[in-house]
Amino acid sequence: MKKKKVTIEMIAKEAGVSKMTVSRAINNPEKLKKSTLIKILNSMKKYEYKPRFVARILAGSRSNTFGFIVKSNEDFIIPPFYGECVRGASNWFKKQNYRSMIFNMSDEQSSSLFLDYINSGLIDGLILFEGTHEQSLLEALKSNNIPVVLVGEDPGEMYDFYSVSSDNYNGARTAVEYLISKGSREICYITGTGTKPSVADRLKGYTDVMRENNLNPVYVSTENTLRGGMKAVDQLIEKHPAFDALFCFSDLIAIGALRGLRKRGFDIPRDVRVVGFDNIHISEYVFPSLTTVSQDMSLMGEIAAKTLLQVMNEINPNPSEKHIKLPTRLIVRESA
Amino acid sequence: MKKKKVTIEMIAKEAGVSKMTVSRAINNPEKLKKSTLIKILNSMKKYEYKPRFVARILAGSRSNTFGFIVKSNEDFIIPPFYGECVRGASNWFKKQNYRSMIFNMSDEQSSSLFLDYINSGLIDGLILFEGTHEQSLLEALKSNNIPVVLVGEDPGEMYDFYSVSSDNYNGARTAVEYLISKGSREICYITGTGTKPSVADRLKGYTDVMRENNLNPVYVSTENTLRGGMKAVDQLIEKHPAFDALFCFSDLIAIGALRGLRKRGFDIPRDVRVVGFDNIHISEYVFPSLTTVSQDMSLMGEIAAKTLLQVMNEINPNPSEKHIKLPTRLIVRESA
DNA sequence: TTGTAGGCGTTATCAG
DNA sequence: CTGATAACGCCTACAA
Repeated sequence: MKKKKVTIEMIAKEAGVSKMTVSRAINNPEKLKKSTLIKILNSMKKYEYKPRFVARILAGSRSNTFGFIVKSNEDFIIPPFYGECVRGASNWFKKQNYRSMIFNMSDEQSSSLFLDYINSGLIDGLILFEGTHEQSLLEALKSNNIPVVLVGEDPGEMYDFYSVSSDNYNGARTAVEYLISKGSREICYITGTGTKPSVADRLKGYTDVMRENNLNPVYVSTENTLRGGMKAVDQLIEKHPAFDALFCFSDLIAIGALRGLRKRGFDIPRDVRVVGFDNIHISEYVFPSLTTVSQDMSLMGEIAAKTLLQVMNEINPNPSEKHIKLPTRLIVRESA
Repeated sequence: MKKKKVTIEMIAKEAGVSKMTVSRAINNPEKLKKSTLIKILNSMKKYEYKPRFVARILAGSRSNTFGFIVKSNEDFIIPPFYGECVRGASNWFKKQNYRSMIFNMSDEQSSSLFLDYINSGLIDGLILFEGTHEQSLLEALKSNNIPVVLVGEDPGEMYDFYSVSSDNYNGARTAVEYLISKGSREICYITGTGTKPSVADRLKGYTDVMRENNLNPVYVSTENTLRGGMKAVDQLIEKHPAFDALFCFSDLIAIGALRGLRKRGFDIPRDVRVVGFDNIHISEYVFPSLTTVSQDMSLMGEIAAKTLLQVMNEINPNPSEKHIKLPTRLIVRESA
């Protein structure tokens, strides 16, 4: 019952040529006489021939496929921040006729999958998003000579990889300065977890501005999820109940915080102003719509994609562009 | 500079055995003498040997990998509805030591990728989510004998595939009945687009209940996105400005509608009650939090995964279970 | 312009 | 319990 797989050999026979000629018809059609090409094309159509991807890869072809490595959280399989980067990058890849796919490395199984893929040549290069820059992984990739570009974190001199990220320090400064300009004084910060540069930079932006204005920085840290934001409000109320503004490490946290504040009867922005970070798509739809520091995630993705192609082709651009930093922009909406 | 790839042959040589024996050490270790096994394991470790996935596949092994086919929308690469199904399914797969990956079929390139993968044996079976059940795809899969399970839509007798979906008709009924019980009379419906059973069923649930209560059904249709919901409110205000409640095809639409209503100064639920469908994670966090018809997406995913394994192993369960329908549950929150 | 031989890295089959 | 040989389906290199 099962249709037997059509192979290049069958096409060759049917068209009265050798396998090699069929292979050429696929990969270098311009090298064939028109008449032979047409014959072959016809048999291919007739038998609905599809080359087997794995065979080509095993024989040494490039896959022309790139991978995005992301990490799920409890809210989303692909958190919106990643999603918008992925969109930017994959649009660019599409234009160049490359394909791309998303790998999740939240657990063992998924990681083993993409390691297998890389090891097999199924993937030509990787874009690693913020949160997936684990040392062991980076080293493995480096030692296997896999082209990689990092997005969302600037690893500085720590690792020898190209990166694209936002100016987290100044982004945070802008947010806090804005809050101060609106009259807030008791501005607390909900920071993220871990030791990533983005976390450190935004925190520093916040504390610097506070100190420069003789204000007392107060912050709590929480995981980067809706629930994290909600819980952080509880912590904050223990720690410093008098706050009149909240700056949050991410929009996800900010949206969670909105909910936490609402539960306790705060009116936003009247009682508490709230500012997020990222400008994910849904932030425009929540109520009150979120004032936030916008990262141009789509552009980050696109630049990452371009850079990855360069790395792959060993066109290493000048080292000053090794760590690209994009400016951020404050988007003022209803929440502050 | 580049490390040469370690192959099974090198391990064989190093351990003083044949390739076949090494292969056995990987796939059927119990068939080897302990001492040989240990020797082999040691060389594998020493050289950090990783079998090449593509070679195994080409030689005829199963990939033990399943694919999820989803469709992005403008808000999310993987809309929350899918995400929660994927989570349920992949958790189940993990437990059985299968791996899984997500394919996006929003465009040509991405589709070509997963077709290549299937064609090559890189993927053993597929879970197709609502929105990806295109006739041409389904036929291609059927004729290539790929194990498939459909999620989110019940294709009935139209296609010979197993499916798992929710009881959309009764879900919609529950929502509308609830609104009526709360005193709403001018209940409008924002439906989805296309001719999918889920769209038809929910619409029928709505109109049936309205008619049974001598109420006049009024609806507009829109795409399943935040913006879609927002725009639908505009349409509705043209068409039937007197509404006092809104039932929405999805939570995404409902969240968009909340924003649209807010813009025009409606207070929810005082002026307009709003009910969504799906119970995606974020619905609990928006304001007002969304009253919604919950689909157990995680369970749908899990059942789909189990079913897929059965289909693959040709344990076709009794035909009465060919189209599983899960009950829905009304979750009452602030918006209605 | 086209064909031949050989290899990519693994597993199946059948001996031993 | 282990090994030799032949696939798997395509591509590279070299010939013709």
